[in-house]
Amino acid sequence: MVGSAAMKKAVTCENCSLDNLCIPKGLSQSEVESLGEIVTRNTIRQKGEAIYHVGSEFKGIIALRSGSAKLLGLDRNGNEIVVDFMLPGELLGFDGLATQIHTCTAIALETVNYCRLPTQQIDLLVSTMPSLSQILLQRSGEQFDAQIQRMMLMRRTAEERVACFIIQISERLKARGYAELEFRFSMSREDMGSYLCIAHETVSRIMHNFQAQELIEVRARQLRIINKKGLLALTLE
Amino acid sequence: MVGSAAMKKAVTCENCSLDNLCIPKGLSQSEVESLGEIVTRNTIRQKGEAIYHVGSEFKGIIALRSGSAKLLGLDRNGNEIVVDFMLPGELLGFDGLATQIHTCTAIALETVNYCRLPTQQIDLLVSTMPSLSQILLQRSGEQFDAQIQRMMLMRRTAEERVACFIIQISERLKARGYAELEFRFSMSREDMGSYLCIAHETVSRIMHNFQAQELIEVRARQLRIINKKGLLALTLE
DNA sequence: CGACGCTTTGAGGAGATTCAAGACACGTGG
DNA sequence: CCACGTGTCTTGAATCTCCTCAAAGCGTCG
Repeated sequence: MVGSAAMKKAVTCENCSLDNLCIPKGLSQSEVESLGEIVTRNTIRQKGEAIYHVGSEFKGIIALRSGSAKLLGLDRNGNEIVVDFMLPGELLGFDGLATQIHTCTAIALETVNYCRLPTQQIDLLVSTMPSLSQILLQRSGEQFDAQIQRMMLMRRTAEERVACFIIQISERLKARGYAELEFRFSMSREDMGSYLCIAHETVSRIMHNFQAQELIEVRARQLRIINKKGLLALTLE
Repeated sequence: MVGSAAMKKAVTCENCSLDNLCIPKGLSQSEVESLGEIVTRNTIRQKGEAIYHVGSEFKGIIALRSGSAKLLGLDRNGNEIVVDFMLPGELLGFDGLATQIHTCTAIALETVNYCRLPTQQIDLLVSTMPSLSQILLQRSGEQFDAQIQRMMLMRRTAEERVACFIIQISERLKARGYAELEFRFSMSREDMGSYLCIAHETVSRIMHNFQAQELIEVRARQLRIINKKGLLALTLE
């Protein structure tokens, strides 16, 4: 969604720029070191490629280092639904936690670079590093809260949902040190619509209106928030 | 939602009828024993009373022994939204996991009886009992999956949502050994509507139609599924 | 440069909401 | 035990939001 973390040789958890956002946050120096030895680092996927598939074996929690992805769920009729968008610095893979089989598919929205904390190692590590399990549990809880926030959106009108969505993406990027008012909007209208439970035509119309009202500016895949207050006003009933 | 687990003196995790559904599932004999010594047991709340409030300190994961509850989230305008219904044998409290502060309020829909695994003890136990953290993580993952299923519902028509909802409750009760075709439906139309993102009038109309089509029968708060296949047919596009 | 996919825009219609009013159930107090 | 009041549930009618279908514009990539 937003660019390109610096890629250095032999990046480990100890010198990773995401260390304060990723799993290591809250671990001691020595714990981060042992984490660094275990993590599978710098895997690359191109736009459109899958990071993991629904039905595949869960191999561990993944930390996105750069690039963004969409998480697709499958309903009982076989329709794919966008369940979440993942931004750089965020963790994904929680859909495999319960049964060890992924219930979702993760697709790169642009070139992504990620690390993985392998499952088997999690079990081993947890006994020697109790704080890790605490952190994982905490992160898992964040997922729960995020899903609830998402449910709240469903009570609102299409316009409010789109406004909330833009703000949310902006906030999430800001929390991770990226520009909050101008960023790449990698997903299609279709993806947005699926995520927000809105027809893609409606998304298009609303984005058009927002531009006409000079709340945002869209060029190519770049989005700029011109009037954040105005957008926020739309999210408050 | 469904009645009254037997209440015996000195019920511990070892002889609890829910032991195969609750946290102990997957723990060894001795582990269940030490769990039993730590758990706060048999707390009672009457209908309408809170099990915990939004903003209050997270004190641990709760296992519902009997009775049912609703989980309320608060949107930014202060409106309460039903985020989930909890049935006997299910775990709740995950909304406090991330920040140690509850983001939801849990309200008893009828007299409930529950146990709690205190937080401080979780941290201690996890180091001596690695499988516990695995179980908690797994349960936490289930919550995630459930929320995704919920999102899927939002793509569907109001009628399909109500049909899915009834089936889901039925399945969840069945999984815990209760009757699947006849059970107590403790929540109000308002609650159902809030959960399904539908006006309560619409819920009422749809329930009426389902009765007219002889798919279900509703008397007082008791619900009976007459034609499960018919209901299921509605859930498949 | 042409083809394909994504986006935009319009018109018409269906589903759900809102508002309003009446029916019913439940608990309280006389 | 019944009358009463409150809150929940039902039912109707009008309205509106959003969807569906259709077609044209734009971008992107081989």
